[in-house]
Amino acid sequence: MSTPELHQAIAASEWFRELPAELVSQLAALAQQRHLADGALLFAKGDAADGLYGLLSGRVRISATTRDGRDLLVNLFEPGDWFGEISMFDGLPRTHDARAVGASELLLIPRARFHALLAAQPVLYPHFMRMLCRKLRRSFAWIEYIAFLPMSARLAARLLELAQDYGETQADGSVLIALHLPQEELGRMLSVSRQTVSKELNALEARGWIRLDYGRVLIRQPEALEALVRGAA
Amino acid sequence: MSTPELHQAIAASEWFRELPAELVSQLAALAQQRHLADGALLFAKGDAADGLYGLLSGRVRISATTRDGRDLLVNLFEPGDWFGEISMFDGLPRTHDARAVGASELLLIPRARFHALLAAQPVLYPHFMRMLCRKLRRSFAWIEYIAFLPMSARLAARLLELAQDYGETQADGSVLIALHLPQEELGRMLSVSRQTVSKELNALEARGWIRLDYGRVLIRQPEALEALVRGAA
DNA sequence: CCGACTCTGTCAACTTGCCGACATTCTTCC
DNA sequence: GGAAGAATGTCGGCAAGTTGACAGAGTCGG
Repeated sequence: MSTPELHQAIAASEWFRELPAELVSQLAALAQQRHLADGALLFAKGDAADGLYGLLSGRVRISATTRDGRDLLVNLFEPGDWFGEISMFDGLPRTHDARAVGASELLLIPRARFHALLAAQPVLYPHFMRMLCRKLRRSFAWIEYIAFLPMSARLAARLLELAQDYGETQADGSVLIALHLPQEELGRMLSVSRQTVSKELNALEARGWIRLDYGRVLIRQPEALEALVRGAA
Repeated sequence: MSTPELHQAIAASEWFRELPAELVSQLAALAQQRHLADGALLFAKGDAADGLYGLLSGRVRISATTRDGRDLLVNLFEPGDWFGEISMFDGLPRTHDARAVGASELLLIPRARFHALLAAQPVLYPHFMRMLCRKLRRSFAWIEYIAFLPMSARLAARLLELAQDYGETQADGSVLIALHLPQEELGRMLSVSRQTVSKELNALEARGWIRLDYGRVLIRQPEALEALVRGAA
């Protein structure tokens, strides 16, 4: 990828779009390009951190795994997303596993270079601070959902989040979650069995709030789901 | 409290002990002192942020609450702890409720002053970054515990954390958790009913791994608890 | 030292969600 | 178009934890 294309890709990302062109250029100059085949492991929990990653194409799946094979789907990154910053800032090992879903192109800003840039441009700090805070707030919300909400409301909340992040509005106003999203995978996001997800999704469809379509979910009445999350049975 | 005492209190805190005396003095100069009566609400989730708080004496209880009165005990701060930084960095409302447990003395570094100091001393940034990262890692660990561990292991994990944070080693090598810690309160940390906590604590005591003593817990065999957390039945 | 209050142990009935099993149904790829 | 594989629907038995109730034990302030 040529330098102007790189610049463009970084400037378009959610993380860096507010930065002055000058800084974006400096970032672009630091980046190395990497390719990952479908299913390839980018890093595992406990690995030493090599740098900050940005996704150009494909998808990266962030998850936690137990020795006995169960796993928790924490995040699914899209092109334009950056990740891996936590280990960059505290110097400690990776917090999760990262694996490519589909062939993927990534940018890597190596650790040492990134720190040099930060030292030279402390303007970047408040920027990254806000990113960390956002992740923290998301974690807190997640914990509260688990602590307070029954499974059905947690599912509704997750569907709304997915619609937010990956939604494509249809002609009739409903929102399609543009992901290959088997119920098994939804279960891994919520720490719930496939069977339970299936039952609950069908209940939601029966009420006309969503529509199911083999590995796809279409949100028809987000207000109804929001009400469910807020606790109105 | 006199200025040198303030300086001393800040320099002794876990957050700021690594800072050069120069910076500690600047922080001390910014701080206002506040008093809270037992049970008083310092701030509530959703409040606009007034500043960064440091605890001099007493205790502050951080929790999330539902409309119907259930609550989740997120954190218990001790003298020397600082908190409330998330809203300082992203400018968004408070994430949790904060309430005094026992009469408490606090330091408040007001928002505007704090930002002025940060702008003048960007050296502080990496410092606070590490704090945020630590909170994030704790949140992740918590989420994983909930997702993967049965209630008994989660209880064991929490007891070990409490021993870490509030433990006092006894003559015989066991560790007393120096908190008034009714089982109800433990339940609120784990989102589990008092009855379940009671049953499980008794099971742990029966195995000789802990000792119960009215609102107190004594850890006798931390290794056994660690094994329980790691999944060895 | 006593009464009020807090904390704890225990039970039974109930609910939620898990797990294994099995039958369908849909998609994909030759 | 026909496997083969992936995804889904559904059931019954089971395990974990909840809720409500009640009794007993411990603590603390007057």
